[in-house]
Amino acid sequence: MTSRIPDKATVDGLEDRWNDAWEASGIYRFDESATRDQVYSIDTPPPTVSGSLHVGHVFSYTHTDVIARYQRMRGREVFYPMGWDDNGLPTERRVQNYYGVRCDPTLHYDPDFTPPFEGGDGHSARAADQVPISRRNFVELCEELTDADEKQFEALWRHLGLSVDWSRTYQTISPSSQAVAQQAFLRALARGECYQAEAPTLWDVTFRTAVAQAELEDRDRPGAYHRLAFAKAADAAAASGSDHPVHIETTRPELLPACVALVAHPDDERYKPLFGTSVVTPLFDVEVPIVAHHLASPNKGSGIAMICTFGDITDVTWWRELSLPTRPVLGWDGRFLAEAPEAIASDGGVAAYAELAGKTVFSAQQRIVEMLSEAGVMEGEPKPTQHPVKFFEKGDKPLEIVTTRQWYIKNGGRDADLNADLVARGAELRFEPDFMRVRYENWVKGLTGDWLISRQRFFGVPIPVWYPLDAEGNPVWDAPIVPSEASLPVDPSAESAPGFDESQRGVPSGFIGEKDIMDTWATSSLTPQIVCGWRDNPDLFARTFPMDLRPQGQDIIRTWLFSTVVRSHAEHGTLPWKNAAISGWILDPDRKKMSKSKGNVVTPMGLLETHGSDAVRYWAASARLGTDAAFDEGQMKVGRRLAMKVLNVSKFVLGASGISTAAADSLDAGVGAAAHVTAAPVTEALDLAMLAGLADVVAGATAALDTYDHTRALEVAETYFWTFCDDYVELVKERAYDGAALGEPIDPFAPCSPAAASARSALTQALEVFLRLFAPVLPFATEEVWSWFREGSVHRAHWPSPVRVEADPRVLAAAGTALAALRKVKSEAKVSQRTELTSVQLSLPAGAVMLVEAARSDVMAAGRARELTLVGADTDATVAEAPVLAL
RNA sequence: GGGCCCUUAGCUCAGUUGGUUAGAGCACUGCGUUUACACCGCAGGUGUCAUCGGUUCGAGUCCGGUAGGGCCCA
Repeated sequence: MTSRIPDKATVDGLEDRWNDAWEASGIYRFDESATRDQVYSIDTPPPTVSGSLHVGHVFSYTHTDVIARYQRMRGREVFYPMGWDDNGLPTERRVQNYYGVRCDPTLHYDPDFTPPFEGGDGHSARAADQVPISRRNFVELCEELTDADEKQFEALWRHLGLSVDWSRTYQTISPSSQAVAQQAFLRALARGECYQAEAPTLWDVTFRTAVAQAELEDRDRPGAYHRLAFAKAADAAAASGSDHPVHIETTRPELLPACVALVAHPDDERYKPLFGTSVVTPLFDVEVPIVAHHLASPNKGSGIAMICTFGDITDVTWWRELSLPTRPVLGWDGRFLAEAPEAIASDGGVAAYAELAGKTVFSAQQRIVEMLSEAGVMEGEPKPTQHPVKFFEKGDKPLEIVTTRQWYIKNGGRDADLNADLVARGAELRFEPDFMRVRYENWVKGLTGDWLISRQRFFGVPIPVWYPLDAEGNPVWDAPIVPSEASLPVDPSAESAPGFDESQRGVPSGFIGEKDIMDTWATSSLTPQIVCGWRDNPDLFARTFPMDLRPQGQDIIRTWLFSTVVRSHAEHGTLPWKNAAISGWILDPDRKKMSKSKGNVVTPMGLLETHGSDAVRYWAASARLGTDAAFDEGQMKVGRRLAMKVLNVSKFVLGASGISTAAADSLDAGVGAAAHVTAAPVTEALDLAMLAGLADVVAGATAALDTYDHTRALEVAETYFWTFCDDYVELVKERAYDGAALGEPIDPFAPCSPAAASARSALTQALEVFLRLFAPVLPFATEEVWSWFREGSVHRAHWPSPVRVEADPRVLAAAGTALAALRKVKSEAKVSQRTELTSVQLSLPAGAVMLVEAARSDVMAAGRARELTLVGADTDATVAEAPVLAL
């Protein structure tokens, strides 16, 4: 009974209490009967569960939740699911380290398998120490660990107060997500947007998988130029009138056996006579032509370079455009192939290659440099240099290029029309902030190839096709067998192709299943389709798609945002959402991006427990979208103080208005008292001024939130709230008490003076408005107070609308200034603020006199002045003249 | 090499279409146990708006250059 409004307010412990209550009442559950125009749907980023959540996640997810809560209070039915990205390589790595295992798809399933250990601390166990297990065992461990991780993530998000509909969580690896990913793949295949090709592919030798353009990053690596001499063939000697060798400089001498040509710029006078003639590779004795191409750089090294199969992507360009042969030397494991390319035929060449076979790139380079030196065909010492090398963003070794059969989705990288369409889609999307749009445009316009989606990995969505085998048992790659949509999801490595049975797997005239899985992004690019029920709930889909909001980080505009646009454009001919809200980074005090590798991350749960969720949310909400923010615990303390202030001033308002007295009996009584109190007319000038000012604040905050400017909305509300607490409440306190003695409970229904009734009504009305204004940012403190005297949840209450009040809001500001002047006198005299002033003369700007006059009695009461004289003066500072202090 | 963003008080940041004397919070100092709040209140000082030049009656704001920081792409 009496515990409804605590004697001593605290923000501690509100999280658990209200999360339990919200779960029980289901206030965040989506109403599937809402029509599309009533719905606000949010495509929440599914965090990678194999990673850990950090402060940056708390930051950006809070931004989304503030938007969700605001839209909900505006009366929109908010569709706000949460997903987990458990699909893909990061999970595989975590499982390998956590359990000390690795996947070997040639092994059979062991139903009794127990991993060698659990809880590896993330240090990468050496591959040799990892126990090989079957794919099915491996996938089971992946599922087990992600389940546990997802529970922790959900607990953190709930503690933070995300108003997610927790009955709608999804996993990117779940059967239904797999079915969506496979169905979208099959439809793209049928439309011709999806195809397979045998092509040079960027290849990570550690993970033994292909990687896509979006997953690349350049890293500067030390290397060295090796100057090699190529002897001229007879035609070259004749054409140049000299038999001096041709020198090239290369950072990759180990690829010499893969050399197919030398190339120089067509305008390069030094080499013009040699175009069309031949030279012979040192050590390997292979005759290769000298060709011309504009991408050869005359300023680099000697101006002539060797083209290999394949040293970098320029080699691929030359190979393609100049129709050069292929001489692959590197295998999928990053080691030199056992067999030399056919072109190497001489005894010396074959012997030289044998020295390299089986070696890694690193040791092959060491060996070949020795051999080149011994043969006297390397001039001088290698010249050290620093050069950009392409890496898989999650990889530790430079990417190699190998020729493999892979699946691609058309994304405008090879098709100017599609590219233009996707640029146009980007232009339709509202980016918040707008300048983030250029990241999209730069990326789309800079694409150089289609989207490679196949991965040679294990934990992911299988590519849903099989291939027939011809009479000799060779796969017919270009006649893939596809499943029916109804049968999805399928796993072609475990299920037979339609029209075949398992006995025909791998035998001539039978079939084989595609082994590859899809890249993670090929599934997460479909989150709108997954959450909105594209495949299995057309009714829901019609009510939620295209979605309203995609919140995300700026780093994945080129991946997640773009690929989602690609899929939606292809499948639906629309954007997947109307707005994209891009959050910034969290920077540590050294202005560096916070990241795990730098060891400067703080665990989110610890932060929430230390400061309270409302406080941490306040910090996050204080930063605008798109702007990097400092990790600032000071700002969290400010938020905590604000939440405390909300609790305390509410206690005052409810106490002074008598609502507390009634609420002690029952919530219903409190609700009734509140209705009675606020029904009283607001008549006093100061009260009307406060409400008029509040109406302006409501209008300002609403306008700001409508343009995704939650920072401004918070600032506007917060500033006025402090004015309310520090000035207004102090000014009306005496009047509101209406002579009640210290500690005397106020009866809200007892007769009181109209002036007191006006104050109580205004205080209570304002409190309700402030609670609603703060609810999106401080969901726990505001809900706590709401529960003291209102039914239901503040989070389902209507967002306030500005109530037109015929009053001059400047009265409050002027009265506050006058009060500050009186306080200053006492502060400077070093006496208590309760000290009475017998008579005060206050100088004010002429225009302010009338305003203060309107609140004269309140100013006198709050300042404890027995007599007050207001004087208009030129000085705009308000100064107390001749104050007389009485003890 | 191309692009985007940033530089305002010791710190973190506002500053709207150019318009009086550039603001807030934190931190700091002093005072004050006032019937909501000591997780508190009141009062107080704080600036070469990175820099150079231009447009303008007037520039933190618009334009150009330079320096520094961050990020994306090659």
